[in-house]
Amino acid sequence: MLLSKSCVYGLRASLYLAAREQGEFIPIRNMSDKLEISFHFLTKILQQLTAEGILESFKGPNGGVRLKKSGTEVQLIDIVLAIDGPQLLTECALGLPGCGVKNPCPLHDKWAETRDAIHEMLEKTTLTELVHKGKTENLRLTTDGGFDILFDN
Amino acid sequence: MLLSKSCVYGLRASLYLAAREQGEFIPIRNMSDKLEISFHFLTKILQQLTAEGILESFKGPNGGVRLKKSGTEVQLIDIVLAIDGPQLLTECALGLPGCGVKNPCPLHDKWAETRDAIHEMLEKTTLTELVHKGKTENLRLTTDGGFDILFDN
DNA sequence: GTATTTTAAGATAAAAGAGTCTCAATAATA
DNA sequence: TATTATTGAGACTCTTTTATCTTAAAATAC
Ligand code: SF4
Ligand code: SF4
Repeated sequence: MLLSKSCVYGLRASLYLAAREQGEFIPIRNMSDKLEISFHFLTKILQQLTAEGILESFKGPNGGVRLKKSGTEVQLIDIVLAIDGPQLLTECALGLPGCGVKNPCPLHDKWAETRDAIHEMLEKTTLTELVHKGKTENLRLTTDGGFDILFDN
Repeated sequence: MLLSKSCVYGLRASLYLAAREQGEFIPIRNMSDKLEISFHFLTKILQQLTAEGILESFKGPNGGVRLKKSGTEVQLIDIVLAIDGPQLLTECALGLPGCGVKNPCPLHDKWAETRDAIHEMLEKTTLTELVHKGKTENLRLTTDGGFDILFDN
């Protein structure tokens, strides 16, 4: 799998937050309910994003988490790096230790191209962009629900 | 990680076999020594490739495994599918159940492009091609050794 | 036919990933 | 101040992946 489960959950939650962006703190419990992700597990993942400065959190009643910057400024790669680390972009197909351009394996050239394609996609895509697409086309962030269901209250 | 460890080992072993291709059976023990992979673990992986018809095996003295077809006819995708299955090419970024074109998530269009790039790379690359590149440029299949070291005896 | 070399198959163990549970810390509110 | 709502942090469990170990089956050679 390209991304870990934690990373996928982090992405989905970030999209959720970007879609609600009014500066309000959203309780993690709301998100875990709506996105059908275990509350405690999601909490841990969002703690990582908070630690990395992608989210900010607030404790107590009316607390929750929100994006620290505008969704237009958050690229998917930011979330992937925060949760899964850089392995996806540094390791590769044959996964030999200490590999890279100076000491490559036979797959390196081809793999490097593919890897760059992944990197570019993650780097050029912002949360806001996906949220806009999701809202106009009523796409889904969860098994059943489209954007309309997720945000109807 | 894109590919499982098993899959990476399977790829490396297949490249090794393609590089020696003279129709001879190569004992798995040789490969596990040369490629620095646990013998028993590699054995299991190669059993999968044998079951999928990519390799053929022969028991007893002078036994071992070899490619069933010529290395020019084996694409990387064959090995990936045999070991990791089709998930890489069917699942995706947000990993929602039952997803696809008819019921996509907001990432689908972008992800589909990237996924196709991966697919195409794996589908268009043959073992022989990589072996040729590895031999002419003395690239490596293992931590230290280039092709020259691997096959000097 | 017996010993030897090899793959096949399955049980077991260790490590990593995914998920759950408990309790502490913080903030609001009554 | 006591209660409640919330995130933070850590211990714990479950599952999957990775790796090892043991025994069986097949083929060869003597
Ligand atoms: S040389 Fe390149 S493709 Fe090969 S293992 Fe290293 S990074 Fe991956
Ligand atoms: S809709 Fe496409 S990108 Fe989204 S989860 Fe499904 S296959 Fe992946």
